[in-house]
Amino acid sequence: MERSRNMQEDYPFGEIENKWQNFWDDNGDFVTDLAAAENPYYCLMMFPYPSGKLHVGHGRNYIIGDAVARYKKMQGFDVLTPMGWDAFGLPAENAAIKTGTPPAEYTTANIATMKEQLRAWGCMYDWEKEVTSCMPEYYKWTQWLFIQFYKKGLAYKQNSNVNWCPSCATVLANEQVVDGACERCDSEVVQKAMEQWFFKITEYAQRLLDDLNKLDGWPDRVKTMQKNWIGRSEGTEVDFPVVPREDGGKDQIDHVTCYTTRVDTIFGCTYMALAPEHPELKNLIKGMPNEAEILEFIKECSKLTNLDREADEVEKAGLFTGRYLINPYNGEKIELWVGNYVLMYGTGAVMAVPAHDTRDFTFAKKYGLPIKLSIQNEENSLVLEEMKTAYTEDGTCVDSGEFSGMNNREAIQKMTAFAEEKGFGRGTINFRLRDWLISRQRYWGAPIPMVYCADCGTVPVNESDLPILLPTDVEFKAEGESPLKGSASFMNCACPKCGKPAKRESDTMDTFVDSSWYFLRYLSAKDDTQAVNTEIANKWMPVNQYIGGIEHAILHLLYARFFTKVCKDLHLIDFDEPFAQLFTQGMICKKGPDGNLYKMSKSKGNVVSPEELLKKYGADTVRLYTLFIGPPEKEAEWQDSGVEGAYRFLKRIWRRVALNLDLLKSVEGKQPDLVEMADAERDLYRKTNETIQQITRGLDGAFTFNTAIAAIMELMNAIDHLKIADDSSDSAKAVFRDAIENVVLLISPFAPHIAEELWVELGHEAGIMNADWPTVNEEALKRDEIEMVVQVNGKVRDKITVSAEASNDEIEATAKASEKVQLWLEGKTIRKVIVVPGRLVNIAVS
RNA sequence: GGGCGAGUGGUGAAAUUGGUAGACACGCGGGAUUUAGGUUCCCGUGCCGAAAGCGUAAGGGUUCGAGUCCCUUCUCGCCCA
Repeated sequence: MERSRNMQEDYPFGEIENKWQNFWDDNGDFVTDLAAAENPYYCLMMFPYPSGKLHVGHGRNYIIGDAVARYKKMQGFDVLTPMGWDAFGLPAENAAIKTGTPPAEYTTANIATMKEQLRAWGCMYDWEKEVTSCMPEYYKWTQWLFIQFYKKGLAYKQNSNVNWCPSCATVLANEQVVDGACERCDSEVVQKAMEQWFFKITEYAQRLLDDLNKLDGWPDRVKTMQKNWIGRSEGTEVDFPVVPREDGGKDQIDHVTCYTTRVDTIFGCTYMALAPEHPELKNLIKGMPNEAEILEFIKECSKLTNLDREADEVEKAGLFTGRYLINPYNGEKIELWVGNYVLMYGTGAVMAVPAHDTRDFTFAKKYGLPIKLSIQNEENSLVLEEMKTAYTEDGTCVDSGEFSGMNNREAIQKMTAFAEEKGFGRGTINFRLRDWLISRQRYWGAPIPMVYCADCGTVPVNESDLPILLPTDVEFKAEGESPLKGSASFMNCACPKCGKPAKRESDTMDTFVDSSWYFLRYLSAKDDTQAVNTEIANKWMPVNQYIGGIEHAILHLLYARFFTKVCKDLHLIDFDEPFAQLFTQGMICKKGPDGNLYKMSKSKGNVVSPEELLKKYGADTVRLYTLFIGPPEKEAEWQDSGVEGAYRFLKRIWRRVALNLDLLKSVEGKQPDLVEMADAERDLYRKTNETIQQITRGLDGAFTFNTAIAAIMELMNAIDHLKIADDSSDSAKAVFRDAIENVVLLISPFAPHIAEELWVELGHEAGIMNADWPTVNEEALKRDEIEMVVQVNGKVRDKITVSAEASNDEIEATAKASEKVQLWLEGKTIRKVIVVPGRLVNIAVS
């Protein structure tokens, strides 16, 4: 084949990638005019923590996002793709402790590196909207929002038992404790009593639950996880009167309240168990014979985490307190116990029904406590003496006074109403969700803008004094006190109310606070007069497409939803859900040195750095492989050999254009004409349009990048099938050119650099992202003849070709006429013939 | 223990949602080009075979027809306990 003089045959990825990245920057193709945009599309990727360097596993998020942004841009949307940095956090501070590098310096350097990496990947952003959560311009407004929360009563300080990570030397939110260990460093989390700041997320629990129903564009998996996390349960609180002490001593309370979701079983209640931390426990046992023993037991329990205590492996243990209560439903006297399996959530007391609760059953058997049946199953076959486990299913109430014979679900309603009427109980709704603990005893976070004054108490900083800047005269040490406490310049201030000397709050905010509203700040990134520009936010939000890792299904996404709702209530915005569509991509894994598959991470020693790959194959290859590796929502295993395949394919496209450039140019402007086409040309033309249709459908519904790329590969195979040469007809050349142009357009969101270069080589204006996404020519899809499969008893026996307009009868006749089919029909009786037009004929014989 | 999801060639995976299982790619085998290696280009590649047959974790069911729907069992993953 002839080689074109002005285009080299080898795919010069390095050269063209550099060239087009500069072009996109210079042209400002990704800078969006928020006010002027008519057709807004907000494409958001979770902003990264600037940890140092990105590996190819991280890349998946940005590559998917960039592909979506470019695709939507070609469809005519005004696409906003901002990027920023979740820049507060422990690693920077730990680095400071280790090396002495100030966190700000460390963070800035990492940001520069990662920004360069993103650019080298061809991921382009509207950097004019960049936000960095550790910069005063940003955290000023994080602090401002804190004050608004405080004024609304949504931020409060309380002494409570908190999760403490000894290694990170800070408290953790419930959400940051995974299997009893610190999410970040895996150290065992211990309980510690401290004064802490909380956000009252529980006040929004019901709305956070209800509005999940609005999120049609979210994966069910994530919605289920959030639902479970919020954990709404309806139940009943029942007051059990305390039987007075035999010694005539006085108690401070006359009843113990417990919470249950199964009040229908209360006639089977044979004892009550209190949590070791129950606030009244110590009073109730004062002076009792085994007081010392119980106090020792309480001490032992406090060493265990809540998780240990709930786990099946830990032996259920408890002690009788010597005290008794009265079951208000039947007047029975029951024993009061303390049990290690009872947690100080809610009332911290559980009524124990051994017959109908697994844990109570085990406990009762162990300590020889009585068991009473109060629910009977449908077959009426439950016999107490024969029960090996608790019966926890539904059934009919028995031995339950006036409620006997009632369906147990109905009894829950009736018995709750009864308690309310008599005044010893009430229906309540409980949530598993706890308030969000946001205090951190660390330096590298947004200072909580509060002041403690001897006269005025706890006072918020004046908004005009924001931001409260992080001091630089601090010493970084890994101890349980905020480094801020050591900075006199920071700690000493004047009370905002009375002006007298006062002390600042030394805690900083959980970094999840920063990331709970960054998507709003992108929309007014440079506005130093307000946190959120209401008009712009209402125009651009909710985010059309949010893309990030599944690991944020609960934490970040729940907090962001909470913040959005509060911002709405503060009249900053008009919407109450931040993300219309959510896509959670799977993690990239790779075999570690031990041969096992792990998610790519430094600690497992299985990271693949992009630098080498970019040098060897270029960004387009890495992008194409990342998208081709498998369904994007699933985990995928990185295989170096797969990269070769992507590279080979791009080289092939390049060569097809380079070797045929003159031929392609000779028909520039000539549209393919169905009338002129020979059969082979028509086949390719149809394939081109089928490919457009398939890819467009795929990208609109889900993110089926892997099959989209496979479809482009198929189209390339079809292109090569039409052996084009200089002496081919103009019609053939036009079809060829049309197919090639569509390959270039279709691949441009995935491999934008090569697409830009080839687009220009084909004679178009630079800037393929501003070209129109191809549309389908319906005429091209039509077929004169269709190939159909003929089955006999469900087994494929032959293929027939029939006219596209053929009737079912004609198809059936053609099928029966097939020689191969007749061999299988011989000597048989045809029972039934099924014709599925366009697909197959199935002849059932016997 | 409960909930959800998954299990398809040597490998990553497709399958218009009940209609030709294995598209596309990796790997592998064969051939051509090349001094050679690499590149590139053809051809082959689920299993067993001469054919018939068998094949989507295992077993059963519905159907003309099941990877897809239903039931039972096993394994793995995630979330909640």
